[in-house]
Amino acid sequence: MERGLGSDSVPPPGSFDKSKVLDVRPLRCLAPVFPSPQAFPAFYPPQVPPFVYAPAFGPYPPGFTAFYPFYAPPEYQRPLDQHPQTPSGATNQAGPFVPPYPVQTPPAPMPSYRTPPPTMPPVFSGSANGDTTSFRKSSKIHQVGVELQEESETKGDSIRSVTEDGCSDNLKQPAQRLSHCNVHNTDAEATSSGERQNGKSSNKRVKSIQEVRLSSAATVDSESVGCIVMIFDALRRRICQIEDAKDPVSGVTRRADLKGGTIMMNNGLRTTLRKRVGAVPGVEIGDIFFFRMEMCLVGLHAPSMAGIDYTSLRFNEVEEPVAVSIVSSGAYEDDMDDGDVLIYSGQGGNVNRKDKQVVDQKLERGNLALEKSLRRGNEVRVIRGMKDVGNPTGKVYVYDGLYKIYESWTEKGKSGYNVFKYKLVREPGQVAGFTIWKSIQVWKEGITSRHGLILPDLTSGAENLPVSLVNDVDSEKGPAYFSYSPGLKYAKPINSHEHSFGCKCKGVCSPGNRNCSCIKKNGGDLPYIANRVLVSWKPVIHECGPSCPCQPHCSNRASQSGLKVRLEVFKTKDRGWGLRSWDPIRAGSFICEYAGEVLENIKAEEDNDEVEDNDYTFDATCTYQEPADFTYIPELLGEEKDVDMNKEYKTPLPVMINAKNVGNVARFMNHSCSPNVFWLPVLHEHQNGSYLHIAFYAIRHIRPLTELVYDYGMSGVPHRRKKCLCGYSNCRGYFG
DNA sequence: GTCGGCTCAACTTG
DNA sequence: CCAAGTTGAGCCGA
Repeated sequence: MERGLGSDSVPPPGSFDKSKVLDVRPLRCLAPVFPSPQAFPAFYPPQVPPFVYAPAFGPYPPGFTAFYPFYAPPEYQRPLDQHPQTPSGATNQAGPFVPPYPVQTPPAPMPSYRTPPPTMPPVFSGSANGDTTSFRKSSKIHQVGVELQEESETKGDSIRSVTEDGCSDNLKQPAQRLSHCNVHNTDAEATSSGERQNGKSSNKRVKSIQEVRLSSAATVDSESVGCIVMIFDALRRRICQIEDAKDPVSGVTRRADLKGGTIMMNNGLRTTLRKRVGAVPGVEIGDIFFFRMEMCLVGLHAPSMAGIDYTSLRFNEVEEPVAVSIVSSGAYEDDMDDGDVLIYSGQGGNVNRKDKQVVDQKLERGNLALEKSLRRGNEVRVIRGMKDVGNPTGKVYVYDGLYKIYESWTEKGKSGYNVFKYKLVREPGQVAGFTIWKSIQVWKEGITSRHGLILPDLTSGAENLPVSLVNDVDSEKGPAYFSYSPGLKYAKPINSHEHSFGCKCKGVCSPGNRNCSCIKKNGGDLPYIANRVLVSWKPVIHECGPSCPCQPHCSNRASQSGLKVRLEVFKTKDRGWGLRSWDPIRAGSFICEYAGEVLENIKAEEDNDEVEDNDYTFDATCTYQEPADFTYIPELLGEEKDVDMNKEYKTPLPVMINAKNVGNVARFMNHSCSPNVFWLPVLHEHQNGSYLHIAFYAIRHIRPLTELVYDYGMSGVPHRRKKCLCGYSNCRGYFG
């Protein structure tokens, strides 16, 4: 056990070997067979139907009748004066513990229209109080996914490819790689004839009842949405990388998010163009976004800056704006919210003054739309914005589901000017969204509030952040005994056939430095951008090593600075122990490395079944592949690249790492055929050779409390394979 | 009525 | 703290 523990390959400057004993009962870990429910394991839990549209229950002001698509028979309309309290029966109340998603139990029935079979009349499947029988079938009630036609779809130069059944058409060239995604195509022909009855185009942004289109199939699903977000972020990372290299010190703002967003839009890489009232197909409650542009691309919230998204509707010859979504960023001075109730401030009034009211707000634009939505009773999507823990300068946005507006008023803000206020209440019966974040915040403030907590920090301080050990499913008190070590233990560097030399950079390796040998080895680009985010996939990463004079905070040492997200080892329902994060994780983020003891005599170990079968051996001698959609599409930037997604790679140095006795959090990561994490070999440069490490990165944005899983790959040794029960359509059936 | 062009607001970002 | 920068709404005139 002591073998190889003598010297750490990379003495992380300023750190010391704090590896200490984890004192928990020695219980055998389960074999890692990990069924996963669907293609996007926990990023998109399956509980919420992709199309949900709940009707308005009024109130309707005099002179107005219920209007489509907010129609509900009068007997089901809520009386005007009946303002509900915060729904007490909601499943997402804040408390000491909120079940992490994916939530296993289906939510209470929502007042929703569910997609009926094509030839069947639509069925109203639920009601606000969960009574599934209280609504009768009505030919006037249409199915879910009702889409409100937008002006751009009738404009000649606009993107349109949605056919009558809601399907997207062919993909434009750069998007062809995304064969599994539904995106919009700028080159597509005009919409189907049904959209232009009598040769009339719709009025600008004003939707008549006739123009409301039915969508019979949920063709934009969570996979498409996830795909678009991944493509966007990969593009954004690449633009960051390019801009970093151009002029890393100039104060020029770069806004790679906007540049990437523009390219996405110009190439039709978005899931929808339409504004919708209610849920957006493919976007699930709890989904996270790191840029406003991401929400724009998936149709969740169109404005790139404004907090209120709205659209015009026409009925009974009256045109009215209604709000469809809001972003609550807490930026307005008077905002405050509590659980399922949100007090939202109107927009405007802060002309040229950030966060300060300087004039009265006016009842126009978004404010007017919110006012109308109050009268109409339509649902408004709410997105909660907050600081991103992993990136203090950035923000993270969480889609918190559907709310309704119950009150509005004006009041004098702290600056003495009138501000519109809107009281929004979360619709009951939706899966937990923002409340999970609140729970996590409570846990961070007092770890003992975490239900099922066994150990506050199983690393005993060996990591810069604690890693808690939690079991809230059964009585098992912990995984088998092991010693916690944050890093890989090498006795000496492994010699490769080629000599390796570190760089000579002082301070940090500058992205634009063409003379940095470490950057050269990476193909001319620093592989990371800010916050230790990997830009694109590579067969191997060359990081600065012990012989490089650059500082520990050099960007090219991303995998050497320990944990940056708050992790938790937890007992899964049926897959032994697993790993997940309390914090959201951006795509490309370095998560952790695979620590353990390096097995020096690979040949001997390969014949040693005991070593390989202990479930804790990382076999870096097997082949690995590029994960789909992680790397940007080069054509979008006019770059050429030979993309051979199926090519199999081997690590430059054959290494096996045994983490049975000594290891870190990575030993708890389970297998999935549809992973959210991938690994890469990382070489730390040294004069006499290299140290090879295995580093894990996020494939896509990962919501809090989502299990982190990677593809164990195939060892090529049939008798050592284990059956995989993940259940994905692309499941290989076994792994290991 | 439709379209194109222009201006402007906006709970962004770094 | 501030300015670069984008989308989409709104308006106007052809």
